[in-house]
Amino acid sequence: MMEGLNKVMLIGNLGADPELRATPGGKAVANMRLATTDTWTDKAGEKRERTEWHRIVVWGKLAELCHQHLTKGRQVFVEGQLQTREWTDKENRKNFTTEVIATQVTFLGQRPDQRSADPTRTGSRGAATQEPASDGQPPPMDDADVPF
Amino acid sequence: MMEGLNKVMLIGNLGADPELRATPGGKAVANMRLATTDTWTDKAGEKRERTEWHRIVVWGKLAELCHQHLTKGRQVFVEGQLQTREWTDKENRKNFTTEVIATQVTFLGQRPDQRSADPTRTGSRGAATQEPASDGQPPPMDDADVPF
Amino acid sequence: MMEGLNKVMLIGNLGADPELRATPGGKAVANMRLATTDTWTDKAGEKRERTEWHRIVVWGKLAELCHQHLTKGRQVFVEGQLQTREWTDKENRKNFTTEVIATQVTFLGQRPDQRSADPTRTGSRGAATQEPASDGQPPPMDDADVPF
Amino acid sequence: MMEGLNKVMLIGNLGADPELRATPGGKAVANMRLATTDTWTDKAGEKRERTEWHRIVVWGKLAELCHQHLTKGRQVFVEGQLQTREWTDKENRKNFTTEVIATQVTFLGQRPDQRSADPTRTGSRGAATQEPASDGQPPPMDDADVPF
DNA sequence: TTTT
DNA sequence: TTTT
Repeated sequence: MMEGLNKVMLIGNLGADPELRATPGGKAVANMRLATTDTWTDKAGEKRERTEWHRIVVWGKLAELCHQHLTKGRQVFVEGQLQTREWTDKENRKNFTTEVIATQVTFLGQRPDQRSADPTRTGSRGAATQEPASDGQPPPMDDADVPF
Repeated sequence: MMEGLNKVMLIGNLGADPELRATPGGKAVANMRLATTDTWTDKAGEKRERTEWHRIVVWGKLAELCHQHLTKGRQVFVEGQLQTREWTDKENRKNFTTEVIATQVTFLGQRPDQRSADPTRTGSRGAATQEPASDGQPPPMDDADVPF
Repeated sequence: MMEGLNKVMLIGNLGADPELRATPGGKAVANMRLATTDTWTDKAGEKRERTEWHRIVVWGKLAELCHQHLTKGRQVFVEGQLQTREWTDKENRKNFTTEVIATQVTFLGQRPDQRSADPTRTGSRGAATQEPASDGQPPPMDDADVPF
Repeated sequence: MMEGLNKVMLIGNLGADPELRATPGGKAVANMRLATTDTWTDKAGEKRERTEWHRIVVWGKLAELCHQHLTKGRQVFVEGQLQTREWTDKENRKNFTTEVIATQVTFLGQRPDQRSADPTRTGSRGAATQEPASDGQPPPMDDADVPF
């Protein structure tokens, strides 16, 4: 019996191809950037639009499936939960990053285009790094973050 | 017809009484901290528990209702959408804070205890401030953030 | 402040073009049949699949938009609430039909095919009927069902 | 990767204590009736209220937990999926009943009152029956309905 | 900083 | 048949 509810549901488009890594302990993890667009008519009758960008984290077999089948621009449905990580940047300052840990990813719309055979596009890296975050980006997740 | 979906649903307990402010333009806005607790049994058969803290923002009449009826510890259901704000701290560094903009708040469980007549507990402050954020806290929202 | 939560979220494909009618009082209402498909691997390692059919009801301007833009086979996201109607059939027996009253409909995937200029495909019928249900179908909704 | 989405989320009160049975094959299954109440202000400014009743089905260990801890009147959150069953009544007529197959049930609010020691209140019945439905009620689920 |  |  769960104690609470922490549920996120998103439909949007990927801002880039998923990035697949492995934790030092060997768990697959994929990161995706997802844009959701909200459109409405304001009081002045003007059409308005706002895009929100979300950081999606996918673990395990689902991460591999996302890397195999999803590409930039693809429309997806994501179900998951919110998680905020604290990390320390190069200036030794605390930063907080909120991510959606996905438990379900559904590919929407048409079959994806065939994956290009781009040799620079690699999946699980041989050496997933945990070096201090640079340029204001949150560091990759590691085995302490594995949720299972 | 909406273009995407950006939906959050939470059930948890308030970490503190809601804080009610007014934007310079006079819009009521309440901030609440909500804890959702996840419990599960890990592979070793151990009971595990994780608490996640969420920043909830409520606008308008709903903000006032939350301030009137909700107190620290109260269990609530929140429905809303994710929004990430960028802000600049005292050292002129960019920070990002993700919040849940609530569209529905449901009071769960028993009626709240009678509100204490604590004279220090005030609602809409006479002077909502917009000074640069201090001590790593995101600044209050202002009229540019009003979603209606 | 809402008292409870009654929320349905579906992603599936339309089994037929939406049917648009008007209530006797002139409100637009569209009916759609939506299939959601669930796939999983059973204990024996077999791929299993189950399709569930849902009755979707859409009111007002959204009903007209659905009729204009959606066609059989189209993938959609539906958000709404459950409602069970009681109706009496020709043998004077009570029947119950559960429908999803949609508050949001999102068109997923590719732009719809151009609507065929089929002259038999008509929208709001001149004469929306309320005659007793025949052949086991629930009767059309009427103005008593208008939710606004 | 799921093909679609079929999600229901409800917050309401139980109309009666959960009824626990076992299928002929020995699976625990609980049935609950849940009321969700919707309140709104209509165009004339009148307070309006509508209550919707839902049929909840819970399987396995979660069914047993619900039977142990939930009683009439208790407020709960239910997450699950819609399923419509077809069944034949005594007059050999087809009937359809839509149920919510719960995957999560959260007990909301205060701890439940201590369970009364009513000796007539029994849990899993020694003999779960499958006789043809009487008085317009859908028949109990059986092993063909077990979702796992 | 909540709650069980 | 629940609850506020």
